[in-house]
Amino acid sequence: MSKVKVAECLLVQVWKRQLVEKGRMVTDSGERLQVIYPGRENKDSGPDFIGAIISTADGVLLRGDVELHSRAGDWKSHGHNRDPSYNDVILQVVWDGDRAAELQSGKKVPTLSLRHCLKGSLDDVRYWADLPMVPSGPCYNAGQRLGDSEMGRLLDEAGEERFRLKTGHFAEAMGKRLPSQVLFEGIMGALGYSKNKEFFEELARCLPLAVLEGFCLGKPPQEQVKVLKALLLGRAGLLVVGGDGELERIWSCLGDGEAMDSSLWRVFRVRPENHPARRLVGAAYLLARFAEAGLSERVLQLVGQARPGTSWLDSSFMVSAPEPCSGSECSLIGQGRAREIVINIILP
DNA sequence: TGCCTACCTCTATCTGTGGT
DNA sequence: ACCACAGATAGAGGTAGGCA
Repeated sequence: MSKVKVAECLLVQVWKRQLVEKGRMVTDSGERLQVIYPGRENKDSGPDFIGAIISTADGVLLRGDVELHSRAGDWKSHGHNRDPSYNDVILQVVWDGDRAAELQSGKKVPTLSLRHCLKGSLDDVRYWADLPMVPSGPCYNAGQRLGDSEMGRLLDEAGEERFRLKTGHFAEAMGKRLPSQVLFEGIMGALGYSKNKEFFEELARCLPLAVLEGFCLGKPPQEQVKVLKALLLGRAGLLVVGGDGELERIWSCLGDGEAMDSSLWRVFRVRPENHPARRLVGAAYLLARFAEAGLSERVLQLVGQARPGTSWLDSSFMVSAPEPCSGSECSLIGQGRAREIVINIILP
């Protein structure tokens, strides 16, 4: 029989919609499986489905990730056997093949071939997989159902509710920590973008604002920037990426505590301009700018000088690179990011 | 026939720029 | 001031060709 090639995107649909004969799901090692939950589809780096729940023949529940491939050999050719982010995989699902997948941790996980357990023919499955999934949720078709004015009112309400939630979150945090520290953690979180937000916040907790401001006391601005860069990059474990010999010397003199594991930082699909090391340098310039008056005091002053719009505040949080990169000037913190900081952190 | 490699395309997120 | 869009990025997927 000639081999049929099946694209991975079709396998994703088959797995997501579970277009399989439940009783015929048997792995390469002969174990019968039952899928309780196929997992959440992941379009980022890492396994294709996150948080799947699978029951084995003897009723044991396995929770973990699922990786899909056209061929069993793709596991190795894609380098997943060397990538620790695949260590939570509990099952490899392929169209054809019966080779177990070896994780970076050394553990082996079973492989399930969909070819032997498809619900109907391949053509049937292709037809079902092409059908749009029925959208659900309260937002589906809302624009048509509600009309422009009602939609506008709802969006205004949602925006105000979002603002109130943020305000409440900051107020609660300020009950436990100093307002200036809460502000610092918020700004750092915003500089981490969606992918490194929690690591930036953790860094802000490891290196509290009071400690950083203490190191800046009595130093000229340029010296403050150097010290802040060394401390932030050193603690983040990113000195090699963004620093130089002088910064390493400062970090070895002033830094106490262990540096974070540099492999924790997520850089998948992150442009070089958005690399955590670059944003930490931006944070160093920003903190040095506010160091003399104190971060929270200076921010309160700025907000007190309120004028309509937010652009007058944006510029206070923008940081230009001291030297042009790639022949053209680029920012360490651009207008877009500065505006996010103002809207999501400063104003609430 | 199966495996490996190289090359091309696709994708999601963010910045910068130009138009309104 | 705001919005839309182009451009940049790099891992993953798709495909073709070579080799045993």
